[in-house]
Amino acid sequence: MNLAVKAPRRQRGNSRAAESFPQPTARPQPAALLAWYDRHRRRLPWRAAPGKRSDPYRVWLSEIMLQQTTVKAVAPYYARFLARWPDVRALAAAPLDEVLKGWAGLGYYSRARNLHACACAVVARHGGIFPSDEAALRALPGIGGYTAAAIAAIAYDAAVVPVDGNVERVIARLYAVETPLPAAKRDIGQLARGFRPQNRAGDFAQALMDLGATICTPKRPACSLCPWRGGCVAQARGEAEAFPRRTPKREGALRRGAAFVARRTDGYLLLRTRPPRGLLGGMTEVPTNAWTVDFEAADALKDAPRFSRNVSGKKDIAWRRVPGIVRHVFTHFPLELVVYAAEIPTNAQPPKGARWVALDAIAEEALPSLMRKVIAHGLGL
DNA sequence: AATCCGTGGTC
DNA sequence: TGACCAAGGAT
Repeated sequence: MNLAVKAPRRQRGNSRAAESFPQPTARPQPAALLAWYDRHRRRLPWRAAPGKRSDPYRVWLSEIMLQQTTVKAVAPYYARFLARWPDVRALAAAPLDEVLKGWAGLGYYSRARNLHACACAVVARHGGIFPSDEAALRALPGIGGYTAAAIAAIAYDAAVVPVDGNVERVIARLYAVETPLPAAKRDIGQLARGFRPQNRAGDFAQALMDLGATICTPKRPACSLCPWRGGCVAQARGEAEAFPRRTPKREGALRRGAAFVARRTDGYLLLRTRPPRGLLGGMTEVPTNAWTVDFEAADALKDAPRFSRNVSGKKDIAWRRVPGIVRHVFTHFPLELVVYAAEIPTNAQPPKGARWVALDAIAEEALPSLMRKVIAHGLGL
């Protein structure tokens, strides 16, 4: 192997990282955290009983659901998924649409698409067994650096430290890291690696995350209860809450648009499926126009769905503007939709790409929360 | 590197 | 009420 042509190693090793940050007076000990964890570990649906081995499928499923999502929001979804698809082969065998329906309301729908793709890949590439090493996990759809480390540590007890938002906060406070996130991710990851445990790696990983979730919280951290209190620079300064620093993210411009709630007189609703990628990709929606910054309400009806005119004479559909506005906030822009509603004759054929769905059945559709709000508004619920 | 990608809870 | 942000990943 020709080492000479390799690029020089980036100078961000332990030594430099250690010199760059204020050192805690007493270095936090993994044993102290594990002892705290043994007393205060949270009982979570996906967490194995103490001393029991975790099922990699359950660890993976929970970790994907928990990405940018709270424990409380995930719990019912996790229970439903596990009951319906108890192992990776069952999930791989499910139609993607069923997975999207099950995911509806959880958000970040690319996670659901990747979840299904990952299940298929585990079956195809790994014989239905999740790999145990980070690199192989990292190569699977929807599994990034954090999730690969989390699965390796929690399911296989690999000596790695997954760094999620909780761990970033804990580390940033321990060392009073001045670099704001997300630029500080590399440095924080390096510092976290310094805590790589000799044993009980899975417990240590979960302990670190529990610490961030219950003690080292974003607001009003309970420092007096922290097992690592003595080793925390930010707490020693009385500034724990000021970390981690963050660069403010600039907000997206308000977009507006119109949505059309077409109700057939015999109790059907006009729905369609969004394109497979992008915003709300693959999910169900009522017909809408394009959501734009310069939306003109006066032009909204130009984009209303059109029905074949050989039904019910040539009379135009009587769209009525439903009073009020549906507001919704996406990660990168706020949205305001005006809603139009109409009663459509029973024999009207749906426009191309759309379909009639019984009102009784819309609860099982892959409807994102925004569309549930729109439908409720348009139906006067 | 910067953007895109949901939703609901909290204070 | 509105800003913050949660067990991030893909491009």
